Amino acid sequence: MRSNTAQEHGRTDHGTLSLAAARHNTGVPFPHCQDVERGDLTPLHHGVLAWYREHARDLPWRRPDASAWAVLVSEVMLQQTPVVRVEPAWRAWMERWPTPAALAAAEPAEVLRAWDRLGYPRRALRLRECAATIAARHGGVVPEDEAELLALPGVGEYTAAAVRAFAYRRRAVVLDTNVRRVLGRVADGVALPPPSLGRAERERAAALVPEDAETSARWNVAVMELGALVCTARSPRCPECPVQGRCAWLAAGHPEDAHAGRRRTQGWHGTDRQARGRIMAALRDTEGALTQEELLTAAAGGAAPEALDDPARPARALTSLVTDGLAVEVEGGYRLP
DNA sequence: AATGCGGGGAC
DNA sequence: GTCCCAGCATT
Repeated sequence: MRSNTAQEHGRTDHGTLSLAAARHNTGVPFPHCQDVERGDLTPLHHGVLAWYREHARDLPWRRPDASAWAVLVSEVMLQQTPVVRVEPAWRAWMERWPTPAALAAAEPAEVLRAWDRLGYPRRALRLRECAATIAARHGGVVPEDEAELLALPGVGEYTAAAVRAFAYRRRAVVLDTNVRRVLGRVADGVALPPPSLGRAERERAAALVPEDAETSARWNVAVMELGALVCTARSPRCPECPVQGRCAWLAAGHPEDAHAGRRRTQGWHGTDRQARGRIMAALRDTEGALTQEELLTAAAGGAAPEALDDPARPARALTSLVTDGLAVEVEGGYRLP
């Protein structure tokens, strides 16, 4: 398990920063004082960090006793699923499978049932594969190395950085949708970041991450939290923002999103994804197997598949679930793997 | 760079 | 109805 949670390392971002210290980040300005600031912190950093100390949510995976595995599980669940829906599922999950070895030994069907309606159930299978890899190749310890993290199923650039920062308190560039939005507004003066994450944006974010490892970890989570609670996508609460005085977007008068017309909105009703979701829900609620006819009817929302605008959709959804390993064909029908 | 992939809640 | 959410894998 992880021993370096260091949540209580704290206070490195507290207090006032002397200008002399700010200009000399190579030395130790006040070696006798533990509360002394690192030299690379700007008023922007102080504002966000102080705000976080006051307003951070008490989320279970942020507690100092949370294991690296607990952090990794939370990050995978939070990939496109809001915090309020993840929290209860995460608690039940961690109680049932506290370690990678425990999850690796679980039946995929039970994993998918526990995943319930978090969405994108392929993540549940990947997380189980991830657990198996950690158990088999990393001695049951979540790796700290970036390349090793990226090699894990379901772990991409964001999740690898998040585990390194939040579980291992390493300096990492955590760039999720919240951080991108906050930095885009404060620094670039745009309502929302561009659809794709580019090199320039990544380097700009990296330049803002404090040098000190523990402070960098707090900065990452603080900016993320600010984006989640104040600098929200829909109705930002600028009067409550600790850096409203230095926000380029606010100063410019909240200009509209330049990419507004270009963003594609993913439909839901009458889509393959809705049909897949209905099949998965039916399979989760069934111990054994369901017949193909029952599943195709479920995929059509209880109607006859032929009555749909796209009669092939139910069968296409079922086939794709089998391809993804989320359903398996057995005698007389299909069931969870 | 563009797509597909769940599901629910806010507006 | 639309939009958004601690993204990833694949093309």
